Amino acid sequence: MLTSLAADRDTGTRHADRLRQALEADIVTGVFKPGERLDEQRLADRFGVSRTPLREALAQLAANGLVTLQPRRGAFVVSLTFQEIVERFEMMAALEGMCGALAARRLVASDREALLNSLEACRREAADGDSDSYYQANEVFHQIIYRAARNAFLAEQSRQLQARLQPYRRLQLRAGRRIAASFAEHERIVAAILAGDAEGAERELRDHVLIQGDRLRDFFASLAHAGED
Amino acid sequence: MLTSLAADRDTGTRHADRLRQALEADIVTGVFKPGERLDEQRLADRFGVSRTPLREALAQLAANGLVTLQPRRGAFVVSLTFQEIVERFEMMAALEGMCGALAARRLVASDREALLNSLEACRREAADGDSDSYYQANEVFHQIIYRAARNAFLAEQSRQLQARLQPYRRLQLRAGRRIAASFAEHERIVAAILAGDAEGAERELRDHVLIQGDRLRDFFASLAHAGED
DNA sequence: GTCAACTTTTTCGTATACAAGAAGCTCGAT
DNA sequence: ATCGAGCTTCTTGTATACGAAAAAGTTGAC
Repeated sequence: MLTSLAADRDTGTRHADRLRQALEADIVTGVFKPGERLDEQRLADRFGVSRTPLREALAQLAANGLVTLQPRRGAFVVSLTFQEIVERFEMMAALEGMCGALAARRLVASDREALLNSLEACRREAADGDSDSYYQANEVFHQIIYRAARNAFLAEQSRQLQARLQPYRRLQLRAGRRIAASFAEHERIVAAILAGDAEGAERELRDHVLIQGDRLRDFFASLAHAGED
Repeated sequence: MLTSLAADRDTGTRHADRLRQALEADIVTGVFKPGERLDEQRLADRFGVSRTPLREALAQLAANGLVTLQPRRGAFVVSLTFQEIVERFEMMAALEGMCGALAARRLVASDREALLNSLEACRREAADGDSDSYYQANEVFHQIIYRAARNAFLAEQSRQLQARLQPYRRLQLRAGRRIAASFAEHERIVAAILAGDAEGAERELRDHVLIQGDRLRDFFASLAHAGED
């Protein structure tokens, strides 16, 4: 059901595309860790294909910024510096804000309904206090906003960047306090969109994302000082 | 000098990367027209390589949205519908606006100098009235703003999208009146950035891009009605 | 002349082969 | 014991080979 929101063109009978999707999933979900080397032959064996289509899949992932290809050295899962993560959160905040502003202006009945349903799902998961299921409900909530912006390109770019930040974002929501705060922000976001308040929706969504960035900054800062005393 | 602004990591001794750059340039500059089929063997012969690295280059271009790979049919230069072009201009306007807002907040001395120099270059080319050289000066001007935002990821995304819209944008600036108007907008943009007026810079840049989108809409509308009477 | 079924040709997708560079290892010198 | 030169092994980058699907061309019926 999530994939139906994504704008991945069905690429038919090409191993390279199937491999790209599988590798992307493994990178995004953290099966392959940042910095890890991806051995072509080993992966080809694992998927039961030769190196040729696998290399094409790696080329696509490199173009998408998920892996880096070091000449004569191989493919590595991209490992972002703190600065690079901050830059991407800054971009993500702007994209989400833009989605919110457009959604507020263009909301159609079906998106309005989906948005309200998703908010209720978030409310339930937040009450349960299970961070994993809230994380999933949260993801659906944002995907609905991407779609409600009625700009397929913007939605696809947002989805891609969101996926790329997923490993880093996952570090943060664990704290129970954050879930309640996140849901309160969701409520304000929905209120602004339903009211047609484009600027309000933009601001709420931007801040909603930036707060995650700030929390990540704190997380990194605590890492940097770990073991000092 | 333009390439020094772009954040293309040096990819060393890989045919696939060289091919990707060459093909991207040919697509962006219109050597290969939208919808055109790209024959693998013919291109491989032209570049003096085999199909293997060429296919990897095509895979990268497909991941970047410059070509589409139709299974068992081949690679085609992406042909955007009017709706898709509008969506990309909408995104471009937001990205440029964001660059402007960040540049206004973060302007450093070297960027300030580059911005002023570029504005003067635009003034000269606008006075000359040569649309091609103004087009080039305009491109440099925008690249400087991307860089002044001090967010390398945002700058790279803006540069990529700008390149992708280049074939469509080129249709518009020919009209002499537009050059003068464009330069006047540049002056207001620079004034806002120098004044540290983030909201003003964002608004001016957003409108600056959206005007191009509007003009494109007019252009398409005139095409649709061509030959009616 | 048009259309459909069949044949031929072209071109894609993948596997395999091989050359060249990088990583790892042995072994001797300090 | 540590370090570096030379050798070995492994891996990448590219070319080539081949089966299969699509496109193009041909033939025949109506």
